[in-house]
Amino acid sequence: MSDWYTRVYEMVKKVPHGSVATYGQIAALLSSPRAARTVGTALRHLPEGSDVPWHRVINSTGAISIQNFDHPAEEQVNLLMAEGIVVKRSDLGYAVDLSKYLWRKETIDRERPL
DNA sequence: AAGGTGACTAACA
DNA sequence: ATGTTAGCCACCT
Repeated sequence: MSDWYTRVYEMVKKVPHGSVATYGQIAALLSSPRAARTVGTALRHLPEGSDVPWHRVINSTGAISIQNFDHPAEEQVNLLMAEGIVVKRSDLGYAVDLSKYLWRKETIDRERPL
C-alpha cells in the first residue's frame, strides 16, 4: 500500500458521521488540490473489510461518481441514507445537497487542534 | 522510463 | 443551464 493511499484513507476516516466530502476536498487536505482523481483511484483500491467510510466521498457536484465496481452506486446511496443524509434520485444518478452535508474543515480543527 | 488510465474538476461552447 | 474538452496527479503496464 502506497503512502499516498494510506493518507487518503486516514483523511476519509476523519469525515464525520452524517457528513460528506468531495474528492477534491480530500485531495486539498492532503496538500495536493489537483489530485482529486488519484483520491478516487485510492478509494477504488480500497480493501473490502476496511473501516474507511468511502461512501461519504462524492464528487464536487454532490453526485455519486462511481458506476459499478465491487459496490454499485445504490450501495453508496444506501449507506449515506443510513446516516441520515438525504439523497435525491435523478434519472441521471444520485445527488446530495452539498451546502447542507459537506464536511467543514473546522471539524478537523476540533479533532486535531494546532 | 514513458505512456496510458481514471470513484475528478474547472473552464468553455 | 447542460454537454464537451483539456489539465491533473499518482498508479499500472
